[in-house]
Amino acid sequence: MNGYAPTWRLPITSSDRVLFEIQRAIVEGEIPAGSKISEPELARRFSVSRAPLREALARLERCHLIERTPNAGARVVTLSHEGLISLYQLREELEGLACRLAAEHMPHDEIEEMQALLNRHLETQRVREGESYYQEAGDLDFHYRIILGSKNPYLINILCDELYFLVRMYRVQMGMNGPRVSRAFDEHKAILQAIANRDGELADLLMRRHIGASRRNVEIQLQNTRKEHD
Amino acid sequence: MNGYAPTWRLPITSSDRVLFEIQRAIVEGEIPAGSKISEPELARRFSVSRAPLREALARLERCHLIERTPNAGARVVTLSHEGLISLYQLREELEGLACRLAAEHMPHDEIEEMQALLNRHLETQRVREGESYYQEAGDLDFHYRIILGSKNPYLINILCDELYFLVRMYRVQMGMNGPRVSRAFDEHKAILQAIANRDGELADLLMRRHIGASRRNVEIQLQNTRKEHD
DNA sequence: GACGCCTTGATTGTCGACAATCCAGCACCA
DNA sequence: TGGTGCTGGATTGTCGACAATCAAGGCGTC
Repeated sequence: MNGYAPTWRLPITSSDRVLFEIQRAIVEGEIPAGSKISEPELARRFSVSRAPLREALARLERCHLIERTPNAGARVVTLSHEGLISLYQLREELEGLACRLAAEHMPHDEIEEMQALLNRHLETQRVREGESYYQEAGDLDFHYRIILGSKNPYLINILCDELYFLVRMYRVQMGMNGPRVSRAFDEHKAILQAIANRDGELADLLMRRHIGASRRNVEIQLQNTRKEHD
Repeated sequence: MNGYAPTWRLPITSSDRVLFEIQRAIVEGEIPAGSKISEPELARRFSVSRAPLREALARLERCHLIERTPNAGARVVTLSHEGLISLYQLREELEGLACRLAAEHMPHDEIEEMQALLNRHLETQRVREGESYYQEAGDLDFHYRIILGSKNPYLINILCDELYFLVRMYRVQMGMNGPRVSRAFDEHKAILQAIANRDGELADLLMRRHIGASRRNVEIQLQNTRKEHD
């Protein structure tokens, strides 16, 4: 299970299974960024034929985890500073929109469920301070639910199915946990409150700030590492 | 040829060829919206095996022209009012961002080329008044170039590769030419001028207005047809 | 010694056939 | 008569093998 696919189709085929495995392997760096993908090798590794494997590769390309060129094969994407910034730019815009739409369309019970969820996150976060994995899971879950609350199928597809694996990959492999752990919860709470008040404009603004803060945080982090390398 | 793929990979395989043909057929309604896709039938029709056909289907799903469910096959998407509105919401946001980025990153020569292009469009539009196909082509071309000018690869991919076939499908099959033909050129000119002045904020605003006007135009058009049906 | 061509090996793209699954229609039963 | 389970046909998912294409290394030539 990838753990975050919002609404996954059933039943699950071999191609799905292989897709999940490779997604996880790439996101966690088990298959290194930039490395070449060998179809026969992966087919053997997962004990399937090349047909379902290629189906899985097609979907990996869709979520930007690999890049394919005809007759030349596939490579795992190489992470770059520019790529990360481009990703953040998109997320600011799209998740801002998601907030505005969620304020309009998200049903009451989903909002209440999120508030309960946020309280639970706050507790567990106080207990196990710094356990970044759970913190990351909670953060992604929060963003996921808002996106789903927008009820815009194209927006949901782009963010949850196509972009978020890349987001996770950058987080894991570039070690993004930073000093924003505690502030994020307050920001989440404010965003959710705006949605509960059906104030789409404010929710939009707060989400853009929330992601924008992450982006600027990342930018200075990248500048520092760049200076270290000089 | 789809005619608008921004940067198409070479060489072209059978799967690419089939993809182009089916894309065109679906966009132009030759394969009706909502109809079921038969893999053996299409394979015969295009004289290829099912392997490249399925590859093409996977990519058709990626640009939202078909929907697949495991073990049940694929259907051409059904157009709906809600879907069209969702699409416009996304475009407002994404193309607004594209404008802001284009104002920052688009090189001078590309801007000059667009200005020349716009003048040419204005002339041909005056000559052959109402030839909606060329007008549509010109409009799409304008939007394409701005998107490419943003230099954000994810944004480019989403808009040019995944969303614009749907936009074209809605335009063709719902007959969107409306009374906005002449105003669109002035709006295009203003947007381009803002980009040339490196005023990203203004370009963003103008583009949102430009697409928002289309959306509202479509909304009242849809309300009218809905009333007629009552 | 450097450049270009050809051969060779491996990889990808495509094919036809088989296995697993689903859907429509019918018989059967309460 | 309405609902339920089964069966046959068709469709999809998967497989192994072949053909087309590309990349690397050796050879010959300038």
